[in-house]
Amino acid sequence: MAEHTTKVKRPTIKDIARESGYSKTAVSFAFNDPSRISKKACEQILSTAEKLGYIPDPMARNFSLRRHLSIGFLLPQEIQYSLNNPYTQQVLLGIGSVCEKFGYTLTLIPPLNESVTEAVRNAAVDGLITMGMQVDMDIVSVMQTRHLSYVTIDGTADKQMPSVNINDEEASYEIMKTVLQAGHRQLCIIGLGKDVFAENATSPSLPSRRLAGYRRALEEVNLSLDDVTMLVCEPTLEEGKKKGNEILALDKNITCVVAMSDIVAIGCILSWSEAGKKIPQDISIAGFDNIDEASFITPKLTTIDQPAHEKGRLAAQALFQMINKAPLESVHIEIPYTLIKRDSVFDLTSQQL
Amino acid sequence: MAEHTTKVKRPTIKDIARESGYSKTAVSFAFNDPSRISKKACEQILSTAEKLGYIPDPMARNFSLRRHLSIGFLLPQEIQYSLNNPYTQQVLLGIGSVCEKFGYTLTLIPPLNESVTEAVRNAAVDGLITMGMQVDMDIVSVMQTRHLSYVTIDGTADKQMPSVNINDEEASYEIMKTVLQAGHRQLCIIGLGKDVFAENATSPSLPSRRLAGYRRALEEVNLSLDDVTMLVCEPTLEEGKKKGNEILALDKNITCVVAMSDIVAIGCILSWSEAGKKIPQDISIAGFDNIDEASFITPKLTTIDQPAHEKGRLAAQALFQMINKAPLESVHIEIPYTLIKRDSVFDLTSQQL
DNA sequence: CTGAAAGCGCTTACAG
DNA sequence: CTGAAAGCGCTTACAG
Repeated sequence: MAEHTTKVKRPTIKDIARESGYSKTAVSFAFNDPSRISKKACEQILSTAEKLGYIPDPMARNFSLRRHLSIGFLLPQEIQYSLNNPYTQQVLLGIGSVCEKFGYTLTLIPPLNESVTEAVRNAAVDGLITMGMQVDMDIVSVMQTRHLSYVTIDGTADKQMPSVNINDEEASYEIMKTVLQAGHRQLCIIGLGKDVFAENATSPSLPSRRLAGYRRALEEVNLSLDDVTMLVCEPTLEEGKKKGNEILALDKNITCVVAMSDIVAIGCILSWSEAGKKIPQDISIAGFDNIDEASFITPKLTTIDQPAHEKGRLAAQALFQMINKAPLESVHIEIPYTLIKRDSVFDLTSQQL
Repeated sequence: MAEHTTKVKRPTIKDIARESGYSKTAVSFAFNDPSRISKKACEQILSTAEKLGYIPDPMARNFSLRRHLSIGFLLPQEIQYSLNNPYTQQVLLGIGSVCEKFGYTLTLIPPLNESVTEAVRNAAVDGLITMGMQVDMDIVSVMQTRHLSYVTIDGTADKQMPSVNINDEEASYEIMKTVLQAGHRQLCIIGLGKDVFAENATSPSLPSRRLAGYRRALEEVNLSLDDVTMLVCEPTLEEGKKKGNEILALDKNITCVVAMSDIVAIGCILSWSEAGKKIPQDISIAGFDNIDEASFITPKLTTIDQPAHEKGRLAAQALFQMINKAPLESVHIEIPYTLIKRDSVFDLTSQQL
C-alpha cells in the first residue's frame, strides 16, 4: 500500500497513551474513574484526547465489560406488519421508557434471512422481549443456550417463560357476552394470524385463549363456534379493510363482527363506510385493545381496554431484574383489563320491531 | 470462591476446539466458511458445539470484524414524546424495512442521562439517522469524530449533513393559502416544539421554514405573522388536546387553526368535540403530515401529505450507501408532497350570509 | 486441509 | 498515583 493511502484511522487508547505520555491504564481511568489518577494526569489525558479527536470505542468497552447496554424487542415478522399496529407501538413505548431509565438502548430485531431463530442467535443484546412466545419453540432454546434473559408478552405462561398478560379468556368472554346480550346471533369472528413462532406449539396460544372465551359466552346462549363465521388476519389497517369487504361480499347477513384487534375493527369500519353501510345499524362490530384510534373513529368502538404501555413497562422491568440477577416477585404478571362499551354494537333488543 | 459456585459459563470457541480436537481456526471456519475445512472436521465441530451448547458470541464476532450490524435512530427527547406521533412511527417503519433488507437491527437511542450527545458518544451502531438535525450542533461533531455515517430527516441541509426533506416552505405556503382562500382571517398557528438539539443553531430549522411558508401566504392577503395567534407544542395527541382547549379559552374568535402536525390537529378536534363545538363550522383546522388517522377522524382533515415511510426508507438507503462506502447520488434528497383538501376547513366565502 | 499466533480496543487485578 | 500485562471471544493472514 502506498504511503498516501491515509485512511483516516480513529485514534485508540494506545495513541492517547503515547501522545500524552501516560499509560493506557491511566487513559482508561481518565474516562471512567478520574478519582484514581492525579488531577494533572487527567487533564493532560483529556486534552490530548480532545486534540486527537478520541472518543472511547463503545463496542470495545462493552465487549470488555461483557455487556451490550441494549435490550432487544423481537419482531415476529417483517417490521411492516409487526409495528403497524398501535397496540404493539404502545407496548414498544412502554419497553422503551424503561430502557431509557436504565440508560439502555432498545434494539428492534427483525427476522434475519426470514428466520427469527437466526435473528436471536445473532442478537447483540443483554436480554429479549418477545410477543406471543411459547416454550416449545426453538427460539426459546436458543435464548437459553445463549444464557439470554427473556420475557414474553401475550405469550403462554410457563415456568421457563416469564410472562406479562391480561386474562384473555375472561376478557373475550365478556365482550362476546356484550354482543350476545345486544341480541346479535349472526356473527363473524376475526381472529389473529397464527403466530410465526408457533411451529409445533402445544399449549394454548393467545388466539386460542380468546377463542375459548368467545366459545364460553356462545355456549351460554346455546351457540357454538361452528355457528359463527371465522376469519383470520394480521393486525393491520389494510388487512382489516380487506376483511371488511370480504364480510360484505359473504352474503351471510352478519349483524355483528367480533375482532380480536381494534386496528382490524377500524379497518372494517372504514371499508363499510366507503361501501355506504350505516354502522352500527347495518352492521355492528366489537374490537380488542382500546387503542387511541378506537375512541375517535365514528362510531366509537366497543372494545376491551388493555394497558399496552403498561405491559411493555412491566415486561421490561422484569427483564432488567433478571439481567441484574435480582429475584422476580412473580414470574407471571397478570394485569387488569376493562370492558369499554361505546357505540359500535347496535342494541337489537331495544328496538322490538 | 468455593468450588460449588458453578457459574454456568457459556462455552467459547476454545472449549469447542479442545473438545472436538480441532483448532480455534477450524471451529471458526465451521461456522463462517465451512468450505475451508473438510466435511468431517465440520461435522465433528458442529456436533460438539451442539453438544456443549455453543453459539458463537455475536459481540465478539462483531468486535473482531469492526462492525455492529445495527443502525441507530436517535430520539431527540424521551421516547414517550418522540415515538408517540404516527408520523415518526411511519418514518421508523421506513427505516426498519431497509434495515431488515440488509440484515441489520435498528437501535432506538434515547438521550443518555438526559443528554443526546452522551447517547451518541456511546451508541453501538454503524450509522445514525436523526430527525431535525442541523450542522451547528455538537452532536454532529461527535458523529464526525467517531467517524459515524449519518443522515438527517427534516433537518437543515448542509454539505456536511446528508438529508431527506420535502419542500416545507412551499407545502406550508400552499396549505395556508388554502385556508386563506376559504376566507379565514382570525387564525392561530400551532408550531412544533423547538428542537432540543438546537442550542445555538443558525440556519433555519424545520419549524422556521414552515413559518416562512405561512408568512408568504399571509403577506399575499396583507397579513403578517403578527396578526396571527402563535402557539407551540410537542407533537402528541395529549398536547394537541391541551392546545385545543387553550384556544377555546382564548376568546379571540379564532375561525381556523393551522397546525404543523396532524396529531396535534386531531387532538384539537377531539377537545373541541368534547366541548360541543361543531367542526368545521364553529372552528376549522388544517394539519400537516397526512397520517392515517387524518382520514378517519370526523371531519376528515385537510392537510399536507408527506410520505413519512418513504422519508425513512430513503434516509436509511442513503445511510447504507455511506456505510458501504458507495457514493451517494445526491446528498440532499427532496421528495414530493401533496396538498390534501378534505372537510376540516369550512368555506366561509361560499355562504354569503 | 490445518493450526499457531497476532490482532480488534478496551478493562482491571496486581505489583510497585 | 502509576503502569505492565493478561484477558474479553472472536477472525484471519500466514506458513505448513
